[in-house]
Amino acid sequence: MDAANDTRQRIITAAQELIYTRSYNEVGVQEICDHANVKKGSFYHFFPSKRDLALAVLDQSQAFMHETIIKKSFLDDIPPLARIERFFTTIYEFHKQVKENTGRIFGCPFGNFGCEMSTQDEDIRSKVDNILSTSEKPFVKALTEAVERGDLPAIDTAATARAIFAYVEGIMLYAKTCNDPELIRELGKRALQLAVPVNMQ
Amino acid sequence: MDAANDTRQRIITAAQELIYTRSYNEVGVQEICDHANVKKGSFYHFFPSKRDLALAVLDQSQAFMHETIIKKSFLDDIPPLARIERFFTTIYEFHKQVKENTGRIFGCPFGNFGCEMSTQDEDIRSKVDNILSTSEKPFVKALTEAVERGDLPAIDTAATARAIFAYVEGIMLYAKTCNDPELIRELGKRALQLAVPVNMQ
DNA sequence: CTTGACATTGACCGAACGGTCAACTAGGGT
DNA sequence: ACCCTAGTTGACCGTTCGGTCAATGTCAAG
Repeated sequence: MDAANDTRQRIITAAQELIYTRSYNEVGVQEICDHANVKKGSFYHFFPSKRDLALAVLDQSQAFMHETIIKKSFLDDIPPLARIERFFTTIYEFHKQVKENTGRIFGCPFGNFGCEMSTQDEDIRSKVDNILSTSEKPFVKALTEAVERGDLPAIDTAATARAIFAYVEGIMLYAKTCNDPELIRELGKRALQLAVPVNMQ
Repeated sequence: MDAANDTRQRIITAAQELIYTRSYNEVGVQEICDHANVKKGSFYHFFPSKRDLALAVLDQSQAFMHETIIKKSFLDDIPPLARIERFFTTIYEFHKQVKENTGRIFGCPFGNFGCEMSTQDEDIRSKVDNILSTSEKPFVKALTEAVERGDLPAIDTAATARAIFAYVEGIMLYAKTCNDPELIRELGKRALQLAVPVNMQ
């Protein structure tokens, strides 16, 4: 049971890393197993198929992001809008570090999955869809707090959070394609401009 | 020469459609050839490898976007900022139509390629990078005109155009993952908010 | 000591992958 | 009539793909 969990966990972690740095279709089950020191026969003891592994990887990536990026960024030790700004500096520093270590920007794991798989696998699509929605929540909370404090006028915080997070995804895609972490910092500065009253006709 | 061009063209067009609606790694050379009514042996007479086809597909997709979306959106029959708004309604209507026909949103062909291939193939990455830069130009032009007309204060038009187009990519990724064209319309409304003076500090 | 549930292994499956190649066809220039 | 080039074809290459399975190992509960 212990060793089992460990094997399963090693598979997920290996897959997470390989798929994130390459792509779902570029990485085979065999390679994942090699990387996790597991025989392929064992793989199918824990996962009925490769796509079920993908779903598990998404769960783990979401948990990872929450622990390392969301929690840190949205701590309420600073004003709510400053937390959103801190979110961008956090992901900037994260990807800058990754680039120093690997020479590459790999983008957003959820955006990557969504881009590659949304038209191919409905379960993966809806899981990514759900993760994106969940990811908007800390932004909604921060924006709502900002409105309550009077830092922002009354706005549609849910729609604004969605716009900001869509912008995040666009920034990450740009940073990946240009392989330049500085884009995260530079473009991130403008994120809060997406939070203005709904006038604009 | 005529028939040759035609064969080559059919291959590119078939690949463009298949890769756009699925993904590069999901679509094999054989399937592309079947779709184009070409034998696989012929394929390698025109393309040294599958990735060279990908580069040709990117060229054709860029030309397609320029002819069908950019030209139409950025006609100078209306004020410059209205052209940017028209760009969003154009892509909204395009993808709404695609969804009606196919039930799916397939996102941005360049964003898709960039997401899937940037870490795998440097030539493809830099080609997509270049296409993104080129795509910013009509936005730069419109923004510059808007500044000249006094519709906007003096801003960094290049940086603003980049922010807006990154937002476009994020919107397209969101629309694809949520499979909902309405997101393009709703989120697109806020694009011009990314064009404000650089203060904000 | 036995049983049963879970874990592990390696051999194996058919299909598909990207890519190669020699043979053949077609057509225009000399 | 000849050749040369470009285009076409189908058989074929080794490799990898996702997935299956029966046999074996492990170990804790009864």
